[in-house]
Amino acid sequence: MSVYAVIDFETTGLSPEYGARPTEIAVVLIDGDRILDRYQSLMNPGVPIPYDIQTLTGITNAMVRSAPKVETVMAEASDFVGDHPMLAHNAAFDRKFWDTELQRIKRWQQKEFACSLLLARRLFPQALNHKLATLVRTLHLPATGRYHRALADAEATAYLLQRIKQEIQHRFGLSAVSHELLIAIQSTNRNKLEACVERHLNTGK
DNA sequence: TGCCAGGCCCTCTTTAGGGCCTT
Repeated sequence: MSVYAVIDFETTGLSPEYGARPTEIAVVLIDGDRILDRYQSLMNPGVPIPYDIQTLTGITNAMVRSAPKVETVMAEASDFVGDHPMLAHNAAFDRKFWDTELQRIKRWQQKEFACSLLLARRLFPQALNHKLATLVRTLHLPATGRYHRALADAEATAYLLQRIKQEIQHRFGLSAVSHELLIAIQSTNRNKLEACVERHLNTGK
């Protein structure tokens, strides 16, 4: 069994270093093509949500006022993820918030995130762009709900991961795709994709 | 209802600049 924890944050801004904090998180556990479980919660960020972000996500200050504290939700989310490998769409963004908030509650552990944005750029260069919504349409993935809500985006990303794995298996004749292979592919230039996969299969690197 | 990022990729590049993507 190779279970992935696919996560998505909604936040008050783009950078925790400038005071942005999460307003919602969702985690989807997916094994192959089967969603095993879901975790989702709003949280009270303790700082105002800018108007344009309220418009983008639909998450208002009123909605998070009575939500649990960030610390409480992040502890639950961390327990839910456990030791599973993690993936997000544009993982550099979600990883910043994941690391920052878990460091606050002294629950941080070293985790290597796979990134469906980088992988999609390698594997589907013909796509109009590599926004999550565009990839869902282009690849005919299941509709999951309103974009820019954590659970809908995490589920869409989980289906994208499934499609990415299918593409790798089909293109390279593999029966399974490991976390290490995903990391290797996302870390290489798309023009060197075949060489990267061949090297990984031969050496594991 | 402000402002604030940063890693990756491409190219008119590499002594750089700008677009993409996340909220």
